[in-house]
Amino acid sequence: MKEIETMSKAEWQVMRIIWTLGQATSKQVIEVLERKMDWKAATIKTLIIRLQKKDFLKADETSRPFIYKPLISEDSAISQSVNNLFDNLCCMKKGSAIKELIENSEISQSDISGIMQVLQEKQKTAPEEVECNCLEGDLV
Amino acid sequence: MKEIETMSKAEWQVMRIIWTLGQATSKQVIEVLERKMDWKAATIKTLIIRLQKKDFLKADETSRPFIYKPLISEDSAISQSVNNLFDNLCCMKKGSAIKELIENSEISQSDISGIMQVLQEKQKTAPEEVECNCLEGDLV
DNA sequence: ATATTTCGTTTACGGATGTAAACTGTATTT
DNA sequence: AAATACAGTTTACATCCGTAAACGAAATAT
Repeated sequence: MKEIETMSKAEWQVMRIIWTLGQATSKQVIEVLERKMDWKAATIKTLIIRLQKKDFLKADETSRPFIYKPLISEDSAISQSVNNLFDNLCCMKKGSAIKELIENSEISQSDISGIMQVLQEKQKTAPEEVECNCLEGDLV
Repeated sequence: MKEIETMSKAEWQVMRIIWTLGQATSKQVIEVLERKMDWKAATIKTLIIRLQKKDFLKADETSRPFIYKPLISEDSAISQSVNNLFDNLCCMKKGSAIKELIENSEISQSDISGIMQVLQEKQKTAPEEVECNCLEGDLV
């Protein structure tokens, strides 16, 4: 029954700063997001506190101001998050959803190559058709 | 300021039934989801009502029981939803997120071909590197 | 040492979400 | 027609989320 703790849209913004910087003080996060998102400092503070409660962030309190560090890697967070979304989708539709994403995302040459590799692997064993499971059990 | 109305995880399940069947009575939706998700009938009724309020569903009330029909196509819903999630991600990470999705999803031969096409197109103009925008304005 | 600034914590509040019981109006059975 | 079953609507409630002000403790400046 216990669901995995998830990151809200606003919390994502905070984590992105901290992942990108490796670690950060609240001041640093606030400076970026006040400008980028037009949020009030108080809002950003709330988000930092919630992220700590959710165990996505930890404050190093040995000196002041505290230094906030991620407890989860950006890659795992992304992984959890996209897989979680894809769980919502009809199996039959995942392929076109991926296509859509590729069309709408700017991706680098090396990412393209990497993806093509995976696709070539997949191709060896991929089924002709994927069955819809919308009316059946999800977790089978 | 006004955000687009979004579908919650639970609401997705309801929509999937109705998309798959084309249209459905509440009884049909309830039968599937009671089994599939182990939800109470009352819960599913609530979701149907909320989906109507959000204009994702419309009841044809000319006869009883009502027949519920989607007001949004599955494809647009998916499109909105995946793009919305990807907006959260660092630009640099989108490529590997897509790779991850492909690895974890069962996709058909024809989807694979379709995706490869898009990739080949992309390859022609894709940059060597994508810049991280996590510390910059999002909507530039 | 005191005043001021900075930064972390508490409290707030309306709307969304998961979850569901209770209520009510309509249809079907007896 | 009355009783029962079914389906649609209202109400409920705890938690999460976006958004932020207020408060209190620590550090810095005077």
